[in-house]
Amino acid sequence: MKEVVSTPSEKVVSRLILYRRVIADAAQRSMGYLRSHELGQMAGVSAAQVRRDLMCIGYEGSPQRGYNTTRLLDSLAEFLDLPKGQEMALIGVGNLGRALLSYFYGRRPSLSISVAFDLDPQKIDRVIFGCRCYPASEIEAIITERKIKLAVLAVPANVAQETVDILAACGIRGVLNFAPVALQVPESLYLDNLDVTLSLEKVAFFSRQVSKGG
Amino acid sequence: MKEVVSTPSEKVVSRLILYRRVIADAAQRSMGYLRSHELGQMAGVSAAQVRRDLMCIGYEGSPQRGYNTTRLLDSLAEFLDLPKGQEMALIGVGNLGRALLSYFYGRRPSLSISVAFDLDPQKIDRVIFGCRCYPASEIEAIITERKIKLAVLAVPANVAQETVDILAACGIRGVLNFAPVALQVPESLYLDNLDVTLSLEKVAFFSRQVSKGG
DNA sequence: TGGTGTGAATCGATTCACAGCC
DNA sequence: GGCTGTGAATCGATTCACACCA
Repeated sequence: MKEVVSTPSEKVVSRLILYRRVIADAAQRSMGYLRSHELGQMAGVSAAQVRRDLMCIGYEGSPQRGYNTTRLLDSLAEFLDLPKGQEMALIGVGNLGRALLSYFYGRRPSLSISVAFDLDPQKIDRVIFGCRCYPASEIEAIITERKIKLAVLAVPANVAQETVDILAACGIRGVLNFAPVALQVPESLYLDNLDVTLSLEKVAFFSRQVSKGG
Repeated sequence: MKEVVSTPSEKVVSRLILYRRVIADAAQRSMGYLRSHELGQMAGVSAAQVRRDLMCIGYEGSPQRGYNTTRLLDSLAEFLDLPKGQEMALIGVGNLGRALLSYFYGRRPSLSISVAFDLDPQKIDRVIFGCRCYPASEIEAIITERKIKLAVLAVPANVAQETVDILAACGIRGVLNFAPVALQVPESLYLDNLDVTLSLEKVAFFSRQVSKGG
């Protein structure tokens, strides 16, 4: 076991999360050990990439047998997760917001949406997929009081910037944004964008290229 | 105007799509010209990056004034879009599928979901957000007949692989996948993944790092 | 022999820096 | 002077190739 030095890149972390998933899958099918090339196959990356990535978390496999699935899962969890799990806030309970609530309802208590906010008075105080909905005016009070550090932003594009400003002001450290806009955020806030329209346009573009390339 | 040589990378295309959006925004506020550094500011990238990216589409700005917004928009559309627009199929009309339908309902006719499929008999033949829902058993017949080339995959993870196999078999060229699994697809199919859980875990991870780095 | 860990090499993406232009 | 377009340099990510181990 080596010492871990610096924070790995976003790409490495994304792949580590992916490895964890496919390893958990394999472990459930009672595969005790996995080779780098098997893991790579399942995750869609090269074997060398897998080995290089796993260096980052300081877990060493054994030559010949590969990686012990359960112990590697432990190492990944230790590296990726906070021991206690984390609460998240959902901002915007439209169609997308509801889909997200339903998606997270029940599963993965380590990362759960525990409070939602919306402007629509019809939604206030309702419990949707196990999550209570509060008025947007209480974002600051509730997030500050419950010390929530993560937020999912599912509001219309035209209010996304002002909303993320509020979130930054009340101590949110990470935001997953679904609004199709380039948000400006302070250094102290990690932002990731899931831009459905952009991805679709990208798919449309490249789907025309693959046919040419052969 | 230079000749465009080879297909740019995914990153470049993603940014071009993003530029188009912010330029369209600026054009509506009647800004006739944009400098590379203004465009970069709005899109969250460097000015050099903007200039380098725009080289790919062979549009030349004028020194001193920058880029003409309406003409640049035309060039971007010519490069990114198919002249006629493209139909898409949605596979899986659960909460997420419905959210996607509502999101695309009405807007952007150039890229529209024109047909949906689901297993649930309750949904069959209903029209949801302007889109008719057909039984999954008719995927092949309808997609082949209507010559649809793009699909959005919003089915549960455990049936995603078999579904994408069907799509590949009936001539789909591009798939946007929301299921949290690493799908295996043939070379002839361009796949992009929008993995909400993965992104959230990434945000959770890096939101803890920003605080350390300062 | 067939695996891992890893330095070195390669490949790609970004930035620098400056020529050319208005 | 301040802009664009772009070769050169830098930076980062991936792959290669091989030492080392069971």
